[in-house]
Amino acid sequence: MISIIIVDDHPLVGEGVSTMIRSSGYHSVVAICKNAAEAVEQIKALNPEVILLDINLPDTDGIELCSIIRKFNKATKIIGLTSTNEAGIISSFLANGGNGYLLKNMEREELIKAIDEVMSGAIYLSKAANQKILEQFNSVLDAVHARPVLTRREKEILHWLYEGLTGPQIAEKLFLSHYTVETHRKNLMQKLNVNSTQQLIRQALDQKLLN
Amino acid sequence: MISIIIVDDHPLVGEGVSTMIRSSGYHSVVAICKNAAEAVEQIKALNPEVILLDINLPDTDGIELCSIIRKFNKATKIIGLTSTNEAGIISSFLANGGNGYLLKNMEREELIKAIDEVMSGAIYLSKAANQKILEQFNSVLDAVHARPVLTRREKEILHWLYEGLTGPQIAEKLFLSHYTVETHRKNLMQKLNVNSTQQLIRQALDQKLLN
DNA sequence: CAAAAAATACCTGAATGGAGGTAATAGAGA
DNA sequence: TCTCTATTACCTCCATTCAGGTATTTTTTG
Repeated sequence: MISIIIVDDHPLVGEGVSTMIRSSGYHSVVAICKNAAEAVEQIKALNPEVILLDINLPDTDGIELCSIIRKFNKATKIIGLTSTNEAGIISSFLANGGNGYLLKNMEREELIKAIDEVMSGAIYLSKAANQKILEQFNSVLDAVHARPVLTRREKEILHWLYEGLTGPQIAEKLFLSHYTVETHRKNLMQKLNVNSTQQLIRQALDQKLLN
Repeated sequence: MISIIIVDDHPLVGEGVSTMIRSSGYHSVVAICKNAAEAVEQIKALNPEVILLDINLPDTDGIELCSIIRKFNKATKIIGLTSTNEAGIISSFLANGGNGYLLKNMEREELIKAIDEVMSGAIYLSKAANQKILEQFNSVLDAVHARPVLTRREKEILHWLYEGLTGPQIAEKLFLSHYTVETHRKNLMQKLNVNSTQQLIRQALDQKLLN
């Protein structure tokens, strides 16, 4: 009998998940919490073996809560739950101590399997989460393929912008007029289709244009 | 009968794994490759359902090979194998299209389970790999201790700066005076010891302060 | 060689950023 | 209760950025 706490602010979801688990016969839901504060309290009091944690909570987000739980409890397995399937969230959830990740449109079998998996010490990511990670991988490939061709000088300017130099500082370093530097910056922004230096750096990093 | 290709330069390991799989009865090893070139060739020719991929190969490393395979084959499930258990390798292996990760000192049951898991569409990480990720999490916590503590509002401002919004845009979004936003920005720059927004973003990324 | 691409330089005006402050209010914790 | 921190807000001055241009000189390439 594995003891489980569910953390979700929607009663419907909490009850639904709880019913799924109970019907399996050999797991027991010991509490359903509606927010982070309540969850921390119940977890400390009941010390469950597994926590099913909604990522979108009213007070704190689930990733933060996961990190908070890990500060006082390293043994309990934490499985994230969301309706939307965001690749960025999945990885940061795992980085903050999560053991598994499920979408709310899961089947009962998948939920039970995920619980068994994390209890055995492995990490479980749902099929859909897996799919998302592959999509992310593909979009990286596409981005590399579609990336703009920068001239030598543009790469140089971009590099120094990345290093945090201002236009005039770069001009001085490269023995150019600051007007020239601004022209290159302007062209860079046009090529990467952004309208500020911040976004330019971000895009450049995303598209791996820096060296 | 699931078709499997093993890629490993050590005959002993290749044969050992192969025996483990065959003994399960319902999986079939269709090829054992000793290097990346051979592997690519065999995968294209035999189109296996699962690839067991040694991360330490003589010619290319397994992560690179995984990425190469994904360029022409998105369906085949790829499970990484290593003797050493490096957290950084695990995450970059997954980011490059891997579906699972095992240590070579695994039990036969775990190998079979991992194959079943990835075939069903999930990602499987071994207990030890999981353990490693938790360790990495702990070291992140330690790093958190050493790096500056940002308030909730500061994190929020930092996030939108990272997204490329200007001071006034953030002010509008958060229903604040632009003066307030600039104050937070100023405090952030002081905490991270920099003197421009560019450098602020860089430092924040380096120190993993962005969520 | 001729055309295209890259690099250079210049200008203006409006918006934004950065350094230097000051200060009131709300909330948490000792 | 009192102190400390977080959050909010305000101000000035000057530097920098960004969006519009235009235009000349090199370099590359078909």
